[in-house]
Amino acid sequence: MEQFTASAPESEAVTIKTFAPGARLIHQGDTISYVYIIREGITKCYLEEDNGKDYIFEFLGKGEITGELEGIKKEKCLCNIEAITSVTAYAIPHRLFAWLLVNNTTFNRLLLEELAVRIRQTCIRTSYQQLYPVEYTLLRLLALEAAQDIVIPKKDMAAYLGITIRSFNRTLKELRAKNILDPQGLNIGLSRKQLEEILRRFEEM
Amino acid sequence: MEQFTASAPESEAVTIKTFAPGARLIHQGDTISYVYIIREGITKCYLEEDNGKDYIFEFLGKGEITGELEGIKKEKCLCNIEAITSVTAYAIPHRLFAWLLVNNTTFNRLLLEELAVRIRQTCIRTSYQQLYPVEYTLLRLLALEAAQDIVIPKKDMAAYLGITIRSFNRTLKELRAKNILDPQGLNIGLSRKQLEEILRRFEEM
DNA sequence: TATAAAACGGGACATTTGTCCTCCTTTTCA
DNA sequence: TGAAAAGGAGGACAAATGTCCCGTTTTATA
Repeated sequence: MEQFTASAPESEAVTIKTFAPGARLIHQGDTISYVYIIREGITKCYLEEDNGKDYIFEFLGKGEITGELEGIKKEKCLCNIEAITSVTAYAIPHRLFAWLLVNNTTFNRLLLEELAVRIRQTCIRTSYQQLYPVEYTLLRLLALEAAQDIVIPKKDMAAYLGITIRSFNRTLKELRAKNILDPQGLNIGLSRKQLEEILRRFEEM
Repeated sequence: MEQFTASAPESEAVTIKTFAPGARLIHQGDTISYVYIIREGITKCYLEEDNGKDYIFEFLGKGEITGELEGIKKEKCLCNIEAITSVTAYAIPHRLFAWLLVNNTTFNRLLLEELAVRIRQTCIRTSYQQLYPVEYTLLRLLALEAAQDIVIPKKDMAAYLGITIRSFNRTLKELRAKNILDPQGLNIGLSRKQLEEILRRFEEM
């Protein structure tokens, strides 16, 4: 972080903020004045619809940025960012963010790439969530969870997959019946190779 | 367009390309060397999954950019861009695109805002597609189509909504039975006010 | 214009997902 | 420690969506 702010106007300092699990970094609809970069912990980025249901777009972890859309265009916050684990984050004042964007080529470049990556990932994910059965998308999520060594509550996983907890549990049970998951837990009871083989099978039919 | 390229190295010229309906501006998986800005016409941006199904993310029209993700990060094309109507587009060579990004603050800014808007819209759309019934999402799509005065083939609308044509037709029939759609066509047989009232009702329950 | 081919719409049934409710476990607090 | 409350799992049924197929309409072509 320091590499970027060294040459910035001194008045606008980057601070570090801490959030307990369940606390919100950003409230949907608010006008905020910081862009955050996660230093430690996991957050969920979700939209609350008028019918009370939530949809989680993504889980943001170390090094990921949030509030940048609102930093680029002065609009109200699109979604909620809530700490799942305990979270610390760099809080970059809007004016500094805008300054960096214009004056620091490296920062500008990093942000562009971050946005590009995010669009790519979102596209890929929404596509397979629409076109493949839940068993497949659930497996991919569990694999991701295991790979990143994080723990996501069941209800959040369901909200991420866009299904109810009932459906989520049902699918877990089916995967257990097929010996793809551990009998009790949420762990994948297969080697990396076996898992890939199973995912591939889904993709082909 | 000319405003940006005036000061650029001469060797890299922007050209205008024409595409007949059904022609592809970009092939998924290819390595391309142009970024396109649509000058006229409508395209669909879609991903073909290994199981043969398509998912359409968005319809791109006048003024919208494509191939920019691949221009920012040197990766293979994420998705297909196919002309629905007859299309003309500015073709910007990659090197010129990269040059503009670094040397033209206005261009850089425009691109950032475009990406930000796109992420916002994608988030909003995926969310309501996951959380509201098909009747609602279909109505929103038809309203969009009418507002922009464009015609999108049924199969493309279904692919955009992530449902089969069978479901699409079924939903149309239901909307007609409720006198929300014209008896034969795809037109919304209601005033703007009435439509908003109906959408609102969906959003509340 | 006649005929074959392709595209379209919708019926019938299968599968998937959601809703509601009940039972059981875990937590909380007096 | 015991009772009440809260949370989680899953059965039973309802609703939504997909698959398969057939009959009709439209398009293409000789």
